[in-house]
Amino acid sequence: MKKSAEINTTQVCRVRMQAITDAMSLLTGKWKFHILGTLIEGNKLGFMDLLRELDGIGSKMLSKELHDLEMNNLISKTILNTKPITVQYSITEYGKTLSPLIDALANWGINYRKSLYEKSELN
Amino acid sequence: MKKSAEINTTQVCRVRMQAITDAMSLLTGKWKFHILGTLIEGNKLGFMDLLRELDGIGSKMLSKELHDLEMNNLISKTILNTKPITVQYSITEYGKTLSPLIDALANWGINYRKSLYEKSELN
DNA sequence: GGAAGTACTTTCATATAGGAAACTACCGAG
DNA sequence: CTCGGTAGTTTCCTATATGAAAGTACTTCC
Repeated sequence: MKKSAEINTTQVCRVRMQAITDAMSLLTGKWKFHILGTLIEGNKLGFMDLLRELDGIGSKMLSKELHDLEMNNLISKTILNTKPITVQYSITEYGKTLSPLIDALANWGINYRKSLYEKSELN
Repeated sequence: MKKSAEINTTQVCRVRMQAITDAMSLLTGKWKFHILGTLIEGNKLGFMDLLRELDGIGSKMLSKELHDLEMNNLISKTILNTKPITVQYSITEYGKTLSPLIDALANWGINYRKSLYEKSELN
């Protein structure tokens, strides 16, 4: 006789759903995790560094994603008045709180690929 | 003098990058985490149940996403020959391995919202 | 036999994401 | 004064994602 939602109407679940939506709104797109991961590994990188590290990204995408991440306080940008002006992007303390999540995602992906490989070995 | 990538050329980083790409290819979209999360909470749900639980989703999207998730062995579908034919979707054992990731995402989202709230309280 | 329920699919339309290529602007080396 | 490097922006285009609404097919309840 259930004609309406039963599970996700509990307060706990609604909060969780909202939280997932929130988190995803900051992290969607093809490149955000890659950018964050790269900045966690290599502290302080310039625009051109990132362009080289992130295989396949274009300058427009990179520029846009860096803005988004900066707006959300996940990365920070420092402009240095060096001879040819340079810029340093780095992860913020708050951005570092994503480390476990990125690790979890990467590890899951590694195991996923492993499981596909094992499946194909059965032939 | 670095004119080429330095960080992501290490084997470890390339594997990580690939892993993130792999994982995301299965999990992108507005609804996949919500569907998986709902199926983890409420074991065995019908199509209409999910349509009610997932506030805002349309039947086309739900149908497509369920197919995708089933193709990737993250959920399973059982057709019951009940009076009006019913269907049961449930999470697979493999799908359950995403639980920690979904929890991490949800918890990060909860803290994110909390941090926004704290910021706005400073006014 | 009409309403309502299960489980989708189809059609049409729009929004957003993503990419290639060219362009700007500034600087130093040779 | 041209080449190459830094750090982007702009334009144009295509692909994918998402959504609303209606349709299909089958069944049971009243």
